[in-house]
Amino acid sequence: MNPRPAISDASGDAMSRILQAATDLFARHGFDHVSMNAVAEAAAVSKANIFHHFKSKDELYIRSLRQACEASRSSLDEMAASDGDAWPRIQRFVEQHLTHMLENSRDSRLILREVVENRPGTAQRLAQEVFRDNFNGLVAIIRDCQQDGALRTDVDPVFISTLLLGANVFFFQSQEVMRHLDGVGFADEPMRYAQMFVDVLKQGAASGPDTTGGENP
Amino acid sequence: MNPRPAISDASGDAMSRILQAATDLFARHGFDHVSMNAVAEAAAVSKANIFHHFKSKDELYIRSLRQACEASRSSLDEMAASDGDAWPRIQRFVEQHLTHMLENSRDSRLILREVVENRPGTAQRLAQEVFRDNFNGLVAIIRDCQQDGALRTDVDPVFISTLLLGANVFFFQSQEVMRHLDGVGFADEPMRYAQMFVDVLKQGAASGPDTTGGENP
DNA sequence: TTACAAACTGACCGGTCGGTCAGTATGATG
DNA sequence: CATCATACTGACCGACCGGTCAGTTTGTAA
Repeated sequence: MNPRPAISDASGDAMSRILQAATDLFARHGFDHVSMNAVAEAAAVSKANIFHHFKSKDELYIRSLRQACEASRSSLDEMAASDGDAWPRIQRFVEQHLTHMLENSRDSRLILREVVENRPGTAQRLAQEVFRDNFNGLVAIIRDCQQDGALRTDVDPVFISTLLLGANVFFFQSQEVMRHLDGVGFADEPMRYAQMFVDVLKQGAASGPDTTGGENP
Repeated sequence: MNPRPAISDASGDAMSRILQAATDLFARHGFDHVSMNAVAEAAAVSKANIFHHFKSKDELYIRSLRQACEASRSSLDEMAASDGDAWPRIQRFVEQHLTHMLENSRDSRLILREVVENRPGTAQRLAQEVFRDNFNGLVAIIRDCQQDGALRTDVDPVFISTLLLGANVFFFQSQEVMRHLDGVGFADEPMRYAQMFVDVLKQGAASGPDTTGGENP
């Protein structure tokens, strides 16, 4: 009655379970370390049924990736649409972007893996589209801030964007490693990391204009 | 006569050929995408012969990785041993480190892959040791520069090191992607990237102390 | 010459992989 | 009722994987 497994519903139910399980496994272990048997077991369907809904393992992977990309992109649009003073705006972007990566680490890992590895194919095109949108949105923000007069005009906004994205991506993918390094107290404090980054990006790391550097005791 | 394949030589010849081929293939395609058949073919030996010299695929991989680590570490020691004024010294380190990664991209890729993926095992320990040495050496340099008075003392030298390493690593692993992004003119100019990075790290990206920012016409 | 160890090989093994297929269950349509 | 498309399954296939093994070649030493 209620759970009427009509054409769309029944297919949707099993399909979404498969897609969900596949996305989880792919993100955690990577394409090669996930067998169709494992997906079948996780989704509680037969392996043959997966091939009924997806014509190949690659298609299943691409569908998982596309799902992750769409989620990531929509979440990104919110970040871009913001205003206010330049530096708080940048700070907000850095924090939101890093938070988004960490909270959606499953999707982020899936996309990043595909962006970095440069084997050709549909998968990489998808991932790079998201990355490019991400990047272009950030460049636009930085340009905005430059025109506001808050940023030096003699630095390449594209470089600033790269640096910013790189700092966040590096934190994301090296978090586990940093925990095993000496003195990296911020490994589990992403917001402190973001704050330090924006501080250095804004002020620079050189001591004050006078060589003794006593501008702020 | 001359090429006398005595015990050590003959074994060394085939062994080094195997190791060389394996390192190349592992770095290019990753552990899972390299079959022992492929290594055997590339090294022009039989697959069984590989197992005569290396007891398993894992051992072969670890030997490849260890070789890459030793080469990387010795090259790193040269960078650390330098002196002079603080900022030129930092600049030199950034340039040398980035250059080293790009020139030894095979080894760097091998190590980085192992550092980022966090599956346990001997391989990861090896890679993380190199990474840690790399990191600690850099932190020492930054601390030095701080005591020289060239760097603000209210920024965490560990964070600066992370940022610096992250910027280089990100450039290295995203170079191919950056080529397909709009306006990234420095994708093929690592030295310009390094110079811009040190400039921003030193001066900051905020416009000068006065809001109009006309300190240098 | 014999003896022996190490280098080396082709054929083979058990296991897992992605993918197929014949056939069954089910529910809507006539 | 019969018909038909779709969801679904267990059994199976060929390919390839890491690894083994019996046996051959090769250089060295007694």
